[in-house]
Amino acid sequence: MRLISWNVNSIRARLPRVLELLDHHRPDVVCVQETKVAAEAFPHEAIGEVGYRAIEHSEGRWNGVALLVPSDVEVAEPLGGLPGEPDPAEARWIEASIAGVRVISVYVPNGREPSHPMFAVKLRFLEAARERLHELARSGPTVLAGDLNVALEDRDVWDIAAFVDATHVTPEERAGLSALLEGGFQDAFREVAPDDEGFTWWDYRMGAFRRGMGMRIDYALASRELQVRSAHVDTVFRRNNDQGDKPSDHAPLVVELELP
DNA sequence: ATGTCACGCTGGGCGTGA
Repeated sequence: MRLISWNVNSIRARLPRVLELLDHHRPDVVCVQETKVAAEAFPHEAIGEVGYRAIEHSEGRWNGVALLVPSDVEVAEPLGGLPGEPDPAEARWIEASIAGVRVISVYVPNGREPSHPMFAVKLRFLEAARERLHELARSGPTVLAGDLNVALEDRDVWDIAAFVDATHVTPEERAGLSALLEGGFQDAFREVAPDDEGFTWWDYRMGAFRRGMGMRIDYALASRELQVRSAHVDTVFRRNNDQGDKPSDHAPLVVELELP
C-alpha cells in the first residue's frame, strides 16, 4: 500500500498540486489535512476526473480532513469525527477501511501557545486519539497519518534553542505523541530512515524552506503487523511547480507499507 | 520574532488562524 500524508493548506487553493501528486505517485490512499472547505464546495468532480474519490469530513473555513482513494477501490465503514474529541465541530479526524487496513487522516490542534486554552485542547485531543487508535488496532492493521503538530525529538526541529516557551516540543505534547506509539505502533519514517532529517513543514515566511528551518510534524504511524518498506518526504511539492502553482507549507510524506 | 498564505466577508482591505 502506497500511503501519502499531506497537509494541503486548502484543497481548493492546492488543487493543481493535489492532482499532480495523484498523477505522479498513484497512491492507494492520501490522508489529507486542512482542506479548509465546506462539504458542499469540496472539489469532488476534479478529483473524480483523475480516477480518485474523496471521503471527507469538513467544517468550512478551517480544518477539514479527507481520504483520497482510487475510484475502483472499495471503502468500508467511513467515519468522520473522533469519539471523545474536545470540539466535534472542528473536523480533524476521518477513518475508513481500505484494502483491509483501517486508515485515519488526522489534524491535531496546533495549540497556539502553552498558556493558551487551545494547548489543553490539543492534549485532550491527543488522548482521545490514543484511545481510538488503540481500540482500532485491536481489530486489525491500522495506520494513523496526518499533521500531529508535535516534533517527537529535539532533532525533529531545525534549532531546539529557537523553541523556548514554544509549542510542538513540550514534554506534555511529546508524551501525547509517544502514547500513540505504544502497543507496537511504528513511526514509519523513522523506521526506515533513522538518521535522516525528515522535516515536513517550513514556515512560508523568512525563506524558511530555503534556509532549512523546518520541523518534522507530519507522521504515518503503522501498527506492528504492517511492514514499512520505504518512507520519504517529497520536497518537490514544497516548491512552486513549472506552472507557478504555489505549494502548501507542508510537504507530503510518502510511505510504502507491506500488508500482512 | 515574522519577511506568507488562505479563508470569509465584501466589494479591496481587514480579522483570523497557522
